[in-house]
Amino acid sequence: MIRGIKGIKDITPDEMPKWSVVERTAHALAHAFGFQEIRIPVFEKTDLYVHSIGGTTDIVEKEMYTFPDKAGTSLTLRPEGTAGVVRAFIERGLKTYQSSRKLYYIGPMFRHERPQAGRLRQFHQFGVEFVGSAEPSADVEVMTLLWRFFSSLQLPGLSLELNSLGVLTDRQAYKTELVAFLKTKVHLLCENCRRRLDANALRALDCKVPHCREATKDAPYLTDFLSPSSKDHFDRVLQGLQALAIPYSINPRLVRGLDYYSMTTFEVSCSALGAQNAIGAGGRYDGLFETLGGVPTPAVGFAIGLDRVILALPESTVPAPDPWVFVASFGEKGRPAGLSLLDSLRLDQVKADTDYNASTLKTLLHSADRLEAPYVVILGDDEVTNNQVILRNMATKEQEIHPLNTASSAILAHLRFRQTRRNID
RNA sequence: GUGGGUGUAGCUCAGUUGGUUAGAGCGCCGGAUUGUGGUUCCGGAGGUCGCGGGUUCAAUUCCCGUCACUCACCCCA
Repeated sequence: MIRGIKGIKDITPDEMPKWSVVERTAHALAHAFGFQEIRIPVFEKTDLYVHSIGGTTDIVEKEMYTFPDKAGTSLTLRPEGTAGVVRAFIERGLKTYQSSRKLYYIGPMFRHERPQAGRLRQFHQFGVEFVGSAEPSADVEVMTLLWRFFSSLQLPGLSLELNSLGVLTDRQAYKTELVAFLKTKVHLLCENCRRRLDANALRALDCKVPHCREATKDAPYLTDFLSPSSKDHFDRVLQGLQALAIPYSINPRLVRGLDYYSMTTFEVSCSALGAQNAIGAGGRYDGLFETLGGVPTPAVGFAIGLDRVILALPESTVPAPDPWVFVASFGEKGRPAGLSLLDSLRLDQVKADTDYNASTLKTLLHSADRLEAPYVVILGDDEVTNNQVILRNMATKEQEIHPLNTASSAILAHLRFRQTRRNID
């Protein structure tokens, strides 16, 4: 037997109702906020990711699915969405149409990590990119969409944390101070953090090793090094969130793992989730367009891990399936009459099905029961002779008789009535 | 990449201090019920005990290796 690949899951029909609500909510909210969908390739030239995500990040150093094509070009399965969107944006000249443009995407991403709860090698993200505005309102709008998405799905135990990394010169000034501070504590740091001193000192703040936390407890705060304009931007972002009553907390240690972030960064975690509890995160990336060869363009966005959303999704968020009817037709005359009734129901947009392997009323009802059909149409030779059908409510066992020639519309009315009642309830 | 846990029926799991035909619940199939399902009763099918090697008179059980799954570290969504 050939098995699937480690860390790569099938989404089975049983799980699809959850995915449908989640994806429907993503599309609906993104549209409501004025974002347009974009579909970008699932693989790109490796250089795109190396240059955007950063050569010293874990993603680029050890997590990418990279392979040469037949011409020898190094290609990589996308580990995240922003780089591809920005590449498409520059390459297709999407910026020329408007002063700012808002895009979103939904699709699979790939990272070669050790799988565990909430971490897969192929996972799915819903992401948005608000391109072309440096206004704090853009940051606020993106975070609002993020927060509204989670709350409309009723995810429990959420918290939004944010921080400002400032502009490049802010970070450089801070970095000098931080490295000087860390060097006084170097004997207390873990091996990983010692390496970070040279490569990426900010990441030491994010270290989870307890004695590192202790050692960096009194480290200088990046927020104290923000230039007046960076600080003003951050303050206005906070004010915007307050005005919309979006709860947040400031986490001065929040440092994102991708190199392209600047200014605002944020992360939503979900306490219902276990170790991999980051469910959505993002930030501003004003320098990325320039890095990738475009004109300097401010932008802010987020990515949400949909597989993690599914894990945390409460049962109550998934709507009950639409009512439908099972056609139980049997006998020499009943069977063909049932087939044409099936067809007219379907033409009327009523979900209708049967079981071709069952031929007696008993086995047909048994099938209907296993398929959890709320209604069954009983149509045997006797009914055809009397030009009628029996509509059986499987829960109450009530049966009604309808004329055969108008059966389809009678059933339609019945199901519609039931559906409206359910929506009112 | 590093560590821990677990692999027995389709599913969830017992069990064997090493000993003849390896069990339960659920599910599945048939019958009681030849035009009325989900309840009940009766019967039935289904297992290389992950794979390979070792110890032993004898291994599903003990040992070693290996693979898979899983949780955690790391990292991230």
